[in-house]
Amino acid sequence: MDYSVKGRDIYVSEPDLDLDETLDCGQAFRWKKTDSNYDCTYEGNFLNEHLRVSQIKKGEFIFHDTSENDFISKWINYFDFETDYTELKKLFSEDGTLSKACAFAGGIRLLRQDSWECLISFIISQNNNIPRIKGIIDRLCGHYGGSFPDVNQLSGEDADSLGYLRSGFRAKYIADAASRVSRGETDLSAIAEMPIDQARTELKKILGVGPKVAECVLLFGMHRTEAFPVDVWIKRVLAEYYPDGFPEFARENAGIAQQYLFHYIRNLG
DNA sequence: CGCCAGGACGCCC
DNA sequence: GGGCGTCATGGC
Repeated sequence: MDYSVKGRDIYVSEPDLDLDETLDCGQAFRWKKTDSNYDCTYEGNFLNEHLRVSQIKKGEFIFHDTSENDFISKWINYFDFETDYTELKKLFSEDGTLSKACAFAGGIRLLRQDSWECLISFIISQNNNIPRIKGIIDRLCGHYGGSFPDVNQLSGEDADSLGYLRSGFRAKYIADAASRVSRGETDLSAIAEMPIDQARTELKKILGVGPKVAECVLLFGMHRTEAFPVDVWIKRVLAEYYPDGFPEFARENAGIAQQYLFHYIRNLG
């Protein structure tokens, strides 16, 4: 990644980033594609920080109205710019299927998201489709002036008071997660540092958090790249291409490999 | 209309 | 411990 400051904007060059592939691939639900004079433009937030970012052409971007200080302290981290995805994809290309998946959507990066937002978002995601997940999260943020509610804002809610979300049976799960985190019974920053099996066990104590959601929180919200969420799509990949198991060489970055595979299988026919 | 969705729970055996 | 019905809601 290379960048330069031009006026109020940061111009970024990064061959291993595509905004559509990264911001609209089902790892984050709050980025909105807006009208643009460029290839595409997205607006979104990380914690309380707002960003408008455009893709000028392949591998070239503008981070609008962004100070160099904010770019360094926030967005380099969020977009995982310090990780070399060219190297990762080189590693993955040992495997035929992964090689095709990386060639199909090589601009996916694993965003370093907030663990709390990920926990609630992926609780909402269960047995749900992406457009409706986005709708529920929109209503949740809309209820709090457009920003994602923090733990204290949700800790007093129950399934009834969350009815405006129209999230169905998931409302009681959201309430339980908020209650546990606010009471300190679930300590997300501690879980992020635990051995992964212990972290899984802790997350699954939350009502409505099973293997898949726990894995998503670990991968997307805690950047545990060895976490490997298995949903209906990845089940198809495993059954069709990896009947004898996922290749060992990719184990410590299995979650990133999973992102390429997820996008690949979903857009195949 | 019916099928499905980035699943988990509760109950049964 | 594995199998199966159920759970809200709405996209397609």
